[in-house]
Amino acid sequence: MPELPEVEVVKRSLEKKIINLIIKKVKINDGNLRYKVNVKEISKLIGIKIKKIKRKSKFLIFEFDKNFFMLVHFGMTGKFFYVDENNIRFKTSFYYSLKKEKYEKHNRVIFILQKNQKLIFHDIRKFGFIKIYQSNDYNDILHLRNLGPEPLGKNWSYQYLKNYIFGRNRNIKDILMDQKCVSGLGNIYVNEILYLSGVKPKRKVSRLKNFEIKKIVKNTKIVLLNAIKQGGSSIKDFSSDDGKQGVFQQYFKVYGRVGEKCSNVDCNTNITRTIISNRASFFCKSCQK
DNA sequence: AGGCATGTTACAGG
DNA sequence: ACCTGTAACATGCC
Repeated sequence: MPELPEVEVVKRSLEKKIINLIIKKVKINDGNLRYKVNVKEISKLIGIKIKKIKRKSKFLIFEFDKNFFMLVHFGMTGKFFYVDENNIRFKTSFYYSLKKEKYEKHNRVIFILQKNQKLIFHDIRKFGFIKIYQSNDYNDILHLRNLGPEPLGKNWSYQYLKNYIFGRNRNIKDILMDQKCVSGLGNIYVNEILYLSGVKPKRKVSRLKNFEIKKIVKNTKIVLLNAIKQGGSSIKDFSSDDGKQGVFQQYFKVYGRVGEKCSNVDCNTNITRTIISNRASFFCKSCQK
């Protein structure tokens, strides 16, 4: 599911429901995720309270008492379901219309909370992971240590990007996808950002003009904020914890739109699809330089 | 049957 | 040690 907007949507939804609840039990149906779920570590969460949920780039961090925290990454198809007996919204969602066995098949880890509420980690492709730590310093964590600035924070700025690309010779798409440069973007949003900025994905960063660097930074923030507002993008897999899907995909200008007419009214070119670094890239040959 | 998919990282080579 | 590009991971859908 998961670029920054989708993770943020899940975070906002979950924190309304599970803060201050105690974990009663953890059931592992299939712990062979990206990293094998450590049964002993995850069992330490039993009996303690979820204090806070944070998002860092595409990661969710669940904070508990005693400095325990749980780091979650959704990979490509990971998601949470929150259910209790009265969860009308989930029962009217797309997932509930599927055969029960079908969506339950990929329930990998189930956290049973107070009053029989459940938080279910569901992941078809198993590229996601759950790890438990006990620390008060996120810089101890390999996955968080090398992350670049949050794209919605003030450290993601024209001056920062200009400095970052100095002396580098990669294309702008790869740079924006690189979590060490800026953390939280993925293939969908990078395609959209570059279209809005009028820059071809293959452009070498050494050849970017200052005004283009400025546009890229600004459009990053615009695209992400709009996507969050729309509940994220649901291509096929994403839904929030209540099964609700986002609608931002309706507003995609280029992603998945190969062969469709460029949305710029003055342009008659069709959107091109090409592969860059093993990932599909979409752009307008005329509007992006 | 084969190609494709919202992500990360181990590895090889410069 | 840093920079870059490629392949692999697991599963389902067209």
